[in-house]
Amino acid sequence: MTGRRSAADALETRAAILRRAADIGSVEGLDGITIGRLAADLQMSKSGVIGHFGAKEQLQLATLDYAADLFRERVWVPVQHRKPGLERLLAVCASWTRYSGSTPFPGGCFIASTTFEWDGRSGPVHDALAVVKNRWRRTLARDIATAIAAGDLPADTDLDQAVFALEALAFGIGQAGQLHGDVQAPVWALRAMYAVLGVPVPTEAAS
Amino acid sequence: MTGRRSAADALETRAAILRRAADIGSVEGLDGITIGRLAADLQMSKSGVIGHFGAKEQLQLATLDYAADLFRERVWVPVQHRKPGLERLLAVCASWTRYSGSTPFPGGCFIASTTFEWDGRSGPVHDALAVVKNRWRRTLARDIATAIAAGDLPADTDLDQAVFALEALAFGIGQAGQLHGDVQAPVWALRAMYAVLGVPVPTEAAS
DNA sequence: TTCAATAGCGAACGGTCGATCGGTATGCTG
DNA sequence: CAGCATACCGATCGACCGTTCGCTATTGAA
Repeated sequence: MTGRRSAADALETRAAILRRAADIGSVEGLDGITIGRLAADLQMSKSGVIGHFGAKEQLQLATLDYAADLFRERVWVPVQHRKPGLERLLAVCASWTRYSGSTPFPGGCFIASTTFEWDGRSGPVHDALAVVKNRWRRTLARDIATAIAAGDLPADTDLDQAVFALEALAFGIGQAGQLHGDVQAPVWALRAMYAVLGVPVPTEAAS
Repeated sequence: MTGRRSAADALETRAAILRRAADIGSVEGLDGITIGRLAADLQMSKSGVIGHFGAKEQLQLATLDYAADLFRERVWVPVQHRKPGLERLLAVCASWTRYSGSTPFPGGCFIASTTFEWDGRSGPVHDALAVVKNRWRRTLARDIATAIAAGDLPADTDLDQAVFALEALAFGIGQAGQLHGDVQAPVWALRAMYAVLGVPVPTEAAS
């Protein structure tokens, strides 16, 4: 179709840029990402970097997508096949807290960082972030609703409240670990998730 | 002592700078604060702004202190007089969630934003933030411990886990409200706090 | 083999950043 | 009243920001 100069190479370069951008962004924030710094880190020229995206905002959006894909791949895919309802929900919680305790990014969960960086702003990045997070919230809500219908969760469980609490607890893991050195934060979060859901905590709720 | 040109004026100016800096910082982050923007907003020269602090990092530290004082004043002081233990702890939770739902800053709780902005970095601001947050954590832990000793909380309550969960839930309020429009987030957080503490939720846990 | 498409380079741009001056106006203190 | 400390201004600095441009080298397709 198109792509005269090995399109595979270009995709590889693009992926390398995004990988590095996500690393930087997880620490410095999404607009701590700098084209000049990316170029220096990757031994490229600035124009070579931004050429793949056109503008910085597009680069930010692409980085967000990249991190969201990685999140889904690490947290959701491994438990996707489980039985919908409480079983899969608890598997997600375990997977999620484990991920948040040791993310592939140096600055902790990229989604969590970006959420708190952009929640108060407006514009394309804010909107894209809301889309990503709403998709995840719906994924969670689906299994919670199924669990309620199956009688595995209390009938008076508030769907939105449960989703909110799970999210807040997972997001708290990164800052607890990075700011206070709480190595056990993932375990604490998982136990708190059980408490919030009204599910008895198994004897060893670690992984 | 010192201060030839009305020291009161200088303090007033300094306070005005910090107030504006905290507003900006709550939305754009602590290093979204810009000396030039502060100068423009306050109709001052850049040198007039930075002259009060010497360097940008000092301004950031001062802004953090300013916000921490305000937090303590709004969240802690109103409930400080309550009976130590579970009673005051629950009062703090109510006060805290209410504050997080409608902070004096346009971008939500300043401490929460700054926490997620700086948790992965290092340096003076990171350290100062850790100090501020540890002080608050100790305040919470004190009442939790008292409540346990009094038999008002389960004897097997994990102190650090409880503190972690309260903090995570409170921090989640801002992003839920600002990113997803969840007006009820403060109520959800408060109910989840009760669940995590193992305390029965009162009929109407709102305020 | 020729040619068009393109990944990436290197230099330049206007703008803003934080920081540093000398200068001015103010007001307390002796 | 004289003198000095100081709050603030205006100009300027070098560094870096994102973006644009012309160019080269490489490549697959014709």
